[in-house]
Amino acid sequence: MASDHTRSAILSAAERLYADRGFGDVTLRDIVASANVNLAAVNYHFGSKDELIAELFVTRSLATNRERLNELKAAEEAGGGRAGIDAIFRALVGPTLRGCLGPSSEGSTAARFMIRASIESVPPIRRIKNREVDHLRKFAAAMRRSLPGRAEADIYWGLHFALAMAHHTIRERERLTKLSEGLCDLDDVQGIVERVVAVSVMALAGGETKSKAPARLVARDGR
Amino acid sequence: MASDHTRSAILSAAERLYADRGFGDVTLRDIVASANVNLAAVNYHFGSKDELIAELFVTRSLATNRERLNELKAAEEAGGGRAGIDAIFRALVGPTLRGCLGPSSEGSTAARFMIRASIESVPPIRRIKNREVDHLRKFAAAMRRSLPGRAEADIYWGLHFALAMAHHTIRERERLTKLSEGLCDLDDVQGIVERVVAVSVMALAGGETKSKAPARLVARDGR
DNA sequence: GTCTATAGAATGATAGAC
DNA sequence: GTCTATCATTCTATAGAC
Repeated sequence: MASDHTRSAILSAAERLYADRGFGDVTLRDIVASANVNLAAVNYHFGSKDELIAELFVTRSLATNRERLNELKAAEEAGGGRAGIDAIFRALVGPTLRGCLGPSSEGSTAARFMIRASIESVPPIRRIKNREVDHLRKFAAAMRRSLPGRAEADIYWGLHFALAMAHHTIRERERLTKLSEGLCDLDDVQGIVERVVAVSVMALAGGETKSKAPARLVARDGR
Repeated sequence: MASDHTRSAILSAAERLYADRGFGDVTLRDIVASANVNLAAVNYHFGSKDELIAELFVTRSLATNRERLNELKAAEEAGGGRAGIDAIFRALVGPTLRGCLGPSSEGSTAARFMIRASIESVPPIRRIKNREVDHLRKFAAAMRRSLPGRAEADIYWGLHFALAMAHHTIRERERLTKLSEGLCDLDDVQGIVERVVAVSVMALAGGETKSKAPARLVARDGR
């Protein structure tokens, strides 16, 4: 049907334009011109500009979440139902980091679109992210199985900090490169994944008494 | 002077409206109506909507940066020119976290404005944040003085991860509360500061070689 | 210098013909 | 399903009053 063609032409033109120029600089008129369709077609097929953006983001987001859960499932099966905490963190941050920092990040519009979504965070995307809690709960459950002794709150803080490092690295990639004058290699994706995983594991496995008031840690050397 | 009155009326109305309803939902017309001034006064005093937002953000941002540097300076003087790495991280993330998560975060419009700025990240604010590198360099320098043996890149990654945890906690406060069903106490600001500092210190102390036994660290509770 | 009134350009959305 | 024409709203710019 011609409708499907128009619909997907809009989607692919929009994703490419948003990836190239960001959400703020692309109008519906830019998109329909690039897709060679009529202006009103956007509202006919998607209802509004925001719903078009939402559909783009949901599509890519579901793919990442699927990849995460596949890795998690594989890790749990390899460990007989209980994955190592490092493997859980790797399944959590690996797909996102590889998708947004990998060599594909220059070539694939999908990857560049997700980077934009991470950096600019427009309202329709924020709304979707807020409904992502159910997905994260599956990782919290796996973490509890992996570390049965850990306080519940520590599990959530560990999950939260792991996501913090991954997303902040994507968001502030440019700034970190500039700040470190190239010393931090943002192209070494595997190295970054392992760095984030290592810190996440240490954060969770390192401190014993963090469930109530976290211990105050002091470096013994260098004072 | 009447000019100062108009100017500051715009500033304070804008900050309050942005804090309450976010950047996306507030128009210049909302602002001038609330400030009881003419629409053109905004462009006369600030040049554009974006420059108004930028001025609001710069004002609050400078205050936080001053506080950070004061704490850093105090810590370095207390240590005879070389601050403990924990004190450096505390000076880095403490002011921001206290400002955005503290009890003032409900009452102070300034705090709620900064939370919005953290979450929504509109173009004028992104531009300013990208020029924040010089400020961060001072912390990187203090970290080098504190840990002279550390590899340069590890210093920057440690700085980066500390900011990641602090900012992500502010950005995703609501989601973490929902995810943990209240188990993570986002009102315990001091506890959060110490948690972020503890993880940051561990990340830097053990992050260089992931397999090596980490932590030449000792827990010391109480203050 | 300071501010007001008003016009201009661009955008997202929609009604109705085909 | 598609398209033309049009609307309401938004930010911006400027001429001129005080």
